[in-house]
Amino acid sequence: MLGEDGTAAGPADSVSDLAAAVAEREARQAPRWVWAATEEIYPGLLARLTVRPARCHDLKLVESLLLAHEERYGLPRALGAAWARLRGLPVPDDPPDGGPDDQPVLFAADRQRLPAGTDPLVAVAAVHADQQRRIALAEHPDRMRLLCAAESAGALAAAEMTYDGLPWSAAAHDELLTGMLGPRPTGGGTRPKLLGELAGQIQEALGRQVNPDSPAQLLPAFARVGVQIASTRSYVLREVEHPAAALLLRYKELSRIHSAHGWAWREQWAPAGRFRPEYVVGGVVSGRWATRGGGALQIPRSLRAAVVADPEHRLVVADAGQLEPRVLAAMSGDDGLARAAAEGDLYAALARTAFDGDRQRAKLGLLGAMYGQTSGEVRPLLDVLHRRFPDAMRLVESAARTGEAGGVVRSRLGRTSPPPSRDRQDMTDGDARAWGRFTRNFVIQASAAEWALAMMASLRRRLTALGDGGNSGAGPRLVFFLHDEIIVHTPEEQVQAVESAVAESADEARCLVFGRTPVLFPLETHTVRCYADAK
DNA sequence: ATCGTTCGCCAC
DNA sequence: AAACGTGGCGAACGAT
Repeated sequence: MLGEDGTAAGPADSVSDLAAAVAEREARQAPRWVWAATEEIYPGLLARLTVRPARCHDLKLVESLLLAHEERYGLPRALGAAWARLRGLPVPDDPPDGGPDDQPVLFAADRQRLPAGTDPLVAVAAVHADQQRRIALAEHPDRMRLLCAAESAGALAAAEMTYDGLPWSAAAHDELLTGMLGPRPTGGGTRPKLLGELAGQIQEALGRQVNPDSPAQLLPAFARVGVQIASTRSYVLREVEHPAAALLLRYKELSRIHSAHGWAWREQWAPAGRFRPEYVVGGVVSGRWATRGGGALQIPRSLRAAVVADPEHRLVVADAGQLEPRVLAAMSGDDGLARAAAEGDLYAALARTAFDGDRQRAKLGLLGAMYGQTSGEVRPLLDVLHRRFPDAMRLVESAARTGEAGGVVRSRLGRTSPPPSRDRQDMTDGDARAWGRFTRNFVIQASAAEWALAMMASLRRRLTALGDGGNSGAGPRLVFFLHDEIIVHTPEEQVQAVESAVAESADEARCLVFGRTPVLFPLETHTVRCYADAK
């Protein structure tokens, strides 16, 4: 047990029944559990717990945030490394990242890289105290404290989502696959019927044997029938008149479904009615989550029909519309943009005031400003934005200039961009501009990720209150998270409570991350049996 | 055989 | 039209 200042508030307890001890402490004092790394400790713990912890402090994730903030990006961040830096010992490298099956649980302690003979409890307490001290030294300590709490809460939610899984109907998936590809091939390695037929038709149209998966074979084959193309990318093929092009486009579409999300995929990643990707918290420099396995960042829209709620359950699907431009409006304090962002459809409002009602141009222009686009069509739109929304444009332009000059930028809560991998002197102008586009986008994308993280942490707490508070299967569960979208799987009688919790979480995140702002962060919520119906 | 890179597509 | 940011991943392909 640690006091507010991070020092030990009592002697260490030794417990024989961990689940009972966690449940008892959660009920009595709602502690913030401090541990070396959620991803290594919590997944194994989850199955044994009756009550899920409300809060934690993940030393490894926080170390990462602090090192970047202190412009020491990239130093080892495991507990052992932080401890060694504190004590002036040789700093061990981090173990390579890997999945949970990468190392047996038995050796989990070794992954902290603590020097032999070090008492882990002493190291945890000391590193935690040091991190508290460093948080207080941050540019905005309160924001940094919030970021560390949100990142740690995200780590709890990530492990729980992998544990609970996204409901995935094998029957619905089969129906989709069979409709698109034909019956499942029985022999190993054989193509589904429709793919084989398409491959044959492509060969016929080109008049020779080609592997439709090989651009190197396709380009000369197309040339032989008089079609000169620079690549076999789909946007190139769409402009080609030759019948082989349409067949190849169809082949590519179906082949991708088969190889990336077909029957073999399901056996590996969604074998028992649940899709369980592994989320990598802080896996993207911008603070977005990455995933390992199963391609969870890219479930094709055409397969969403396979995500089906259990009997007497519903999916509450909520997605934050136009999140990034709203973040830009809130961060920059630009009056005009904030007025547009106070409406439900930001782009429409923007179009009304600055683009003669042309919503598409308003959207293109604003996205171009946030991504650093400069080419043709968008150029005049940027000029309009500069004139009408000078404060917003100054924010993104200043972030770009900082990056071009080799500097670092920070998100709203203080997540800090990595330094460029090369010294400014060694960068070409093209490199510098590319890095400027990265830092320009970083401030927006990273701040949007913070809003999403805060929203999810708030929702997780509210959902716990709706359930029995325990770790049984009952009650609403977060089951999916993707950048600006969440899915809650809930018993149908709790749908209304979940919908309210979602709306309250969005508003709480707005207040926590951006304080007083007229900018709205609406969540569009659809309650459905099947993900495909959430549109 | 195994590894790393490139192409190309999917998602936000 | 493809010089606009962040990712994951599978097949082909070239290097070892």
